[in-house]
Amino acid sequence: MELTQRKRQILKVVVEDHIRTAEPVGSKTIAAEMTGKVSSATIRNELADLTEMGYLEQPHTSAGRIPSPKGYRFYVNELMESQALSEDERVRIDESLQLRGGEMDRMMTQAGKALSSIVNYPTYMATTRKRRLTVRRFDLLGVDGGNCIAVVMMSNDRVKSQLLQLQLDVTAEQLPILVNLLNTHFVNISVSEMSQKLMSVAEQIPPQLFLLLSQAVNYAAELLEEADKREIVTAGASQLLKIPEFRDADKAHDLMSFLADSKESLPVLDDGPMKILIGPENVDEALKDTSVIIASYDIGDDMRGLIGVVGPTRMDYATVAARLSGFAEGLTRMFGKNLPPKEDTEQ
Amino acid sequence: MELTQRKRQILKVVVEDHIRTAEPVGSKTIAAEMTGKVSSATIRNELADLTEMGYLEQPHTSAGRIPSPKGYRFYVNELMESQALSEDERVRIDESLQLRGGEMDRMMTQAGKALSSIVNYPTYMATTRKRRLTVRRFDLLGVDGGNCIAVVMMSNDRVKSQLLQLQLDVTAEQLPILVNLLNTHFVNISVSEMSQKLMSVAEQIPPQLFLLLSQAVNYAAELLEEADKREIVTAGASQLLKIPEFRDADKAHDLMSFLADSKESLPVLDDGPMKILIGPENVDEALKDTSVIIASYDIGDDMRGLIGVVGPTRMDYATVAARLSGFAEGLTRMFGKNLPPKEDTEQ
DNA sequence: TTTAGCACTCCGGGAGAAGGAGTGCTAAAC
DNA sequence: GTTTAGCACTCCTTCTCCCGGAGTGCTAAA
Repeated sequence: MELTQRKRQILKVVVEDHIRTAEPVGSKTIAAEMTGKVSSATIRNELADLTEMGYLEQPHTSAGRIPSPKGYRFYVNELMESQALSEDERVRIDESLQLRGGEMDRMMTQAGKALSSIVNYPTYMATTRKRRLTVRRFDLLGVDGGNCIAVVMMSNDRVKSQLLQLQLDVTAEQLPILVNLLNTHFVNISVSEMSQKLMSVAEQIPPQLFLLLSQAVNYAAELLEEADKREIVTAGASQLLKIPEFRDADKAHDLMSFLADSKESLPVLDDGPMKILIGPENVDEALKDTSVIIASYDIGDDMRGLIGVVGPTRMDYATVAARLSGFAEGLTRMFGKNLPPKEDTEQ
Repeated sequence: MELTQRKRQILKVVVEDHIRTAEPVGSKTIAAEMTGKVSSATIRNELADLTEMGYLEQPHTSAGRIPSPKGYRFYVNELMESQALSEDERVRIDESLQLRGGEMDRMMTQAGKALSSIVNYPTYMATTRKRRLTVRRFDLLGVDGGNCIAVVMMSNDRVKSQLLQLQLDVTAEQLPILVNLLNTHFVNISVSEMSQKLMSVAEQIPPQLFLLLSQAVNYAAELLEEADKREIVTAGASQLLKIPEFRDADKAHDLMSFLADSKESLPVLDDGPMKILIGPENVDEALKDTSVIIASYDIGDDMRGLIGVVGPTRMDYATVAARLSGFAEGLTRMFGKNLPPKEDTEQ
């Protein structure tokens, strides 16, 4: 059944009022805020309908109405006016994106904190890789003491290296042979192919060289796996305690430990630029009465980042969504130009 | 003025009872728990003395006594019996130290979480370097497209590398010259000496080579500075909400945002194996009514780690101290053997 | 010096009571 | 047929009052 225009307007007022005040909304308040002139009695009739249809709830008989998850969903889908960012907000976001570079996860934490202070809710950030990484190039550098440095350049132009400790001596002439072997057989293949290949060459070269070879290959495999792992960081959890819904220590505790210890089960965004999950739409029990808004951004051409906001179902969806997508765009911009030597030079 | 034996015993009972129950302790309770038989009236006289001397406080006239910071300090210095770890606890600690390796700060976070779940308070971890790092060895590897990989081995045997993007072509013959230059003039010196040296060689080599040289040196300098920076991570902040003292959302919020955003001003341990800071002994306003216990451990020969526990002044000092030092010893042991290729092979 | 006894203080919890916000229904007005 | 005024009713919240209990400090006796 369709909602009449007036019902829609009433629902909108209820949701927005409740978002603002965190209190149940009464018929009188609604009447005052409605543009079309109707009495509170009329509103009451409509409220009864909306409640029966499941868009609103009543904490107890003589209280006003609060939106149900279904009501919020309808609001988000149909009633919410998508907000433009104010100049102030835009400036604030741009400023907060002046992150100092460095390790990826440190940048993520910084960005998460920044967003958190912009939306006043906890946030989380994750990255996923668009393509599988491979090794593009190996090098081995001899060091005194029979040790050796392995240098691995990956398909995203990142270079990593580690000292390999060998018990045995490998002469200077043997290294180029190994390097050649590595660059012939172990580049541009997956981790599992690597280990197959490793077995197949095992008998073709002397054992002590094979030891070194396998160390180098294993190091590379570790790197690829490490880089492929989804990394999630959360920030701004303490913001929760300022929200009326979470002033109760036990409730806050549950959600905060979830954010700290079960990051992996935070919802993700499979496609599209943004997703909003309202209350029970979340699969995870701990998020059943929170809402989550997720947006994605690009980290160069190679990776995709995901940034989410966790708040009460009584979240200011319009504002948060606007700020979040502004922030995500800012991140895309930032990673587009600021990281040339690292991630975005895939060609 | 010295405390009589009986006063000491009473103080001990008050502190330990209050630690256990979080409630003010009355004279009758004390009398029941004292071994020497005295009446509650006698205890009351003693309590009055102890209060006047500043060891105890009275929330209001007709309440029992709680320890003052001075009282806790006396307890910690003189009365507390240092606990031995039970077999269970020892096993638990050892189990929790089965960290999967990886990046340093990820290990720190894991360890912090583990400790936090052992002591049931928030924790923080930091590292400091015992000696200044320098570069031990440079390498440059040519890549197609006029680019070049810089490989830097530091004095702690860590090897890092990055792709340097050059606009210009550097021929294969020129690289060894540069590498030689780097390994002659830029190893084993401090960052500031590096930039001096860089200026002094500026005119001795062709400009396009100098460009590459300076990129490599700057990369190394960044690495050293990055590695020298004190890194602090906190964990288990949500534990706070289970503590009666922090059930108040505002109090919890203040401390939690402090832990999240002002990590740098958490107290450190300059020497000695352990330090206990009680309430107002903390310089930072946010910690004025919390206590902090800090211990240190070794990360190989080269670095020192610091691990702290933040809790209410009504903390179980004996138990926490025992678990903390057990944990710190465990960390030292772990870093002593588990990280051979990384940090502990300084010779 | 210790202890029993006692009056006193103060907190915490429970019971009303008052106030207020909001509802649902009815009957009249539009 | 919709809308609205009016009104009784419900239920929450807040306040106050009161009481019981825990604990104290003091006094006087052991």
